[in-house]
Amino acid sequence: MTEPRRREQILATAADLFAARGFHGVSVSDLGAACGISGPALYKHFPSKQAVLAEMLVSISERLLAVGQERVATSDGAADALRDLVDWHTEFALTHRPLIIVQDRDWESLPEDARDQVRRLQRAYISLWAGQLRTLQPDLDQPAAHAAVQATFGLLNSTPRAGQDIPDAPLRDLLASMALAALGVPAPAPLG
Amino acid sequence: MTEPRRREQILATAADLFAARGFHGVSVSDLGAACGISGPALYKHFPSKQAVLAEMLVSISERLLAVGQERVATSDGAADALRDLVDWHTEFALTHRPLIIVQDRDWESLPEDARDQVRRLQRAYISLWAGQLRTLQPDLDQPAAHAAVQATFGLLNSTPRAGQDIPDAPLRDLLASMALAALGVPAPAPLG
DNA sequence: CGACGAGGTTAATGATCGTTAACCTTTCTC
DNA sequence: GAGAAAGGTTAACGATCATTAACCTCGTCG
Repeated sequence: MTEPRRREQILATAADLFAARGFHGVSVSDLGAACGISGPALYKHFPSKQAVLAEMLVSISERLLAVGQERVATSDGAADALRDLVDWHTEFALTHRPLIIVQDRDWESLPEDARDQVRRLQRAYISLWAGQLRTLQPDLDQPAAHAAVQATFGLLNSTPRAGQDIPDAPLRDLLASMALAALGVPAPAPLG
Repeated sequence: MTEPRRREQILATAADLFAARGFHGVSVSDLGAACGISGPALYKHFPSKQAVLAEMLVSISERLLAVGQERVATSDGAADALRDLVDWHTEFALTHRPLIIVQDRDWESLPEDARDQVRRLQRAYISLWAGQLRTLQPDLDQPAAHAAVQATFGLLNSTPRAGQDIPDAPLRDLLASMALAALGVPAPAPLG
């Protein structure tokens, strides 16, 4: 029976190593050693080194989109949807810093089919945000809305790479409020 | 006599290629071929492949800082300084998209001394922004101000990677206004 | 004219890397 | 208890890459 633990260990270790040194900066031997096994044993769990990266990036793209769609569905109006999306993305980025770094930096090292898949998922995720943004600000055309959303991702995704000198909770609040200000989302209405 | 043209051609070509495929994704042979020469001829102009990257990243870090300091010196108050800084950084990022991509992505492929130098320059540049931000918003402590500035860089640096579907002028305005909103900088006072 | 240096060339070197081969244990199953 | 399969191991292969060596060809200058 295939033990799923090793696979998950490999994926988690690879996320850390790829984030620290880049996909091309980590050899199969390095990755194996960091998992307590050595080199070619990885091929008992993944067909190639690229496949490790592909599974990593596809799964997080799927998750970002799926939870995002759920948040939008359960929200109350466009402004509220964008607040929920910002909260979700901020929390994810801070909880999974290595994944964010790898997705930003090493996405071009994917095999072509996985790259297309990730691109499709990311476009859908951007469109999810952009749709809400355009109902809030109808003067934005669609390319501008997409660019604004991508810029917001840049803001939110920037701090995993830095932000070591400030605890997570205030950092999350800072990033979320900056993102909402950048998007022009008004402060939440008080209760009642 | 040493012709400086080849050096500059190599640097410019390297910026494009590194941006498109990553530092490790471009071989010395590729880079030479794109310059009309072949492979080892590069070593007549640079001592190593890393040295090409180092000269590229150090010089842009120096330029960002130098012009930034100049803009702050000739500005009128913190809000005005931040508006000038945002304008400068936005224009630079849009005019030199490949350099921004390489600086974001391939920073860790630098040799150690160049990496330290770039780090120092970037820290000074961030502090330049953070100082102005803290006089505008004294409730921010220094780590939070640094994080806010870094997040703003993430916003401004994000769109070189995307933003192909929107012309430069509106993109610049969009990014600049989003950055100012994220930083909490008020709209410029009208004349008189 | 002669030599020299700048800027090319191709061939060779040594290291590293992803991947495969061949083989060995342990464990679960019929 | 035979045997297959899961999950390791080490050794080897082939490709690629950065870098060096050895050599050539000019324009320049003394």
